[in-house]
Amino acid sequence: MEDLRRGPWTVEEDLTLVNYIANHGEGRWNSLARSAGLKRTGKSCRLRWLNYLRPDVRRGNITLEEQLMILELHSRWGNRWSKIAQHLPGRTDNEIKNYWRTRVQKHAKQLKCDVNSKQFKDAMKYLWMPRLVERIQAASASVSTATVAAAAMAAPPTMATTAASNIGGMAFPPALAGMGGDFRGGRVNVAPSYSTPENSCTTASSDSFGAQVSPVSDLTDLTEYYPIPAGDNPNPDYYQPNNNGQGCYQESSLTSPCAYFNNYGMDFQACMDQNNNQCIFHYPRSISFSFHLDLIVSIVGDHGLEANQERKMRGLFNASERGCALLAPPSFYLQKGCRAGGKKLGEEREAKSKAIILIAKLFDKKRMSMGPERRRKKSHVSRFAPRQGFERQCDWGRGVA
DNA sequence: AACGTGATCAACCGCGGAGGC
DNA sequence: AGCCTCCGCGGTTGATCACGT
Repeated sequence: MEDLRRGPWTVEEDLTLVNYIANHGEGRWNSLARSAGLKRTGKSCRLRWLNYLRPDVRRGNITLEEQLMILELHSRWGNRWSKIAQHLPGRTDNEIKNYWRTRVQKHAKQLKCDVNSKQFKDAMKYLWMPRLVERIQAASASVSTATVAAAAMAAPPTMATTAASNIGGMAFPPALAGMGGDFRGGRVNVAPSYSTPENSCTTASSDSFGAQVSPVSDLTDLTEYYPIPAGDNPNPDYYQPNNNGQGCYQESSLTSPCAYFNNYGMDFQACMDQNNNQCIFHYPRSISFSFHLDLIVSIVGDHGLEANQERKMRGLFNASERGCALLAPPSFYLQKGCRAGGKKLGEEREAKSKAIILIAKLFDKKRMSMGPERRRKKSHVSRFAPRQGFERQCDWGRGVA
């Protein structure tokens, strides 16, 4: 028992678990942990797999539709996180629970309401959820034609035609319709301040409440850098670069779950610096190292990526003189159904995976050699902020190292 | 640059149900 | 019926990060 490991999982443990499950399937966690040679409890393996490593885990921030769904389902079922999670494909009970505790409970606290109080539930029902509906509709309207959008916005609420009773696959409770504001259709009418005789939450205006309680989905921030979501990958973090017929992205579309390996510092960005023949790796939080291209090429070559090294390098790192890209973590390539490459998969992808693992380890080793103090000091730039030397982090067309 | 504080989320824990013996 | 193991759930913790001062 004293051999059992605890705490954060290492990359090696992740790979062991992923590979074992790929070969033997999941379930029977205690024996799985033993058979796989993992010094973890079955519980720990199960948790790691279900909440993190499972291929269909949906990462990224909770979308507006999902927020709405969570609020609705929680009002129905309470803290039945796993039951709620069943209705949010790819989301784990842990994630939903965290969302509830960090976001929802925070605002209940701000409003000096108990999260289970009628006041707060009413606030959710009549302010927050309608506000979410409004924003979802606004977002969808923005992608329709300007003419249609303008017409929709010009229509008075009662004239709006598209009922929002089914948003994100969720049937809206009839009780919300016409209570506290008509949120059906493109407009929302809510009282300018939330005040009812039986509650004390009188300080939050509808606007401020909505703005505070339901922050804009951070996916919009991500899409600034990762313009096109991978169509058939369930994980929205797996974005493909612009496939607009330009740059190096014709050849390879290695994609990245950008927050996947944050815990281990393995989520990095690579860019070819053609001036001095360096392959630059950018650590997610502004740490960057340069490895000489020859070193990288030799690693790649050791794993069967032959010939035309530069071309292979661009395929591997999805980088060129015209831009840069994030890499997927090794396990991404190892998992069944990943979208690496897009054209030539199979052995080449396997080779890429192995090379990436080695490079990632090399990279992390170098990072760890910095010592904790320096690592910490280098960790003050936003994860998605543009790096020095790039006009924008992932400006595929123009970013030049 | 240093520090404090709040937010986030992966991972842990305890509990209880299910099933086998 | 009692005991044990496994599994899953919900609650909680603690490390890390972002951000403000």
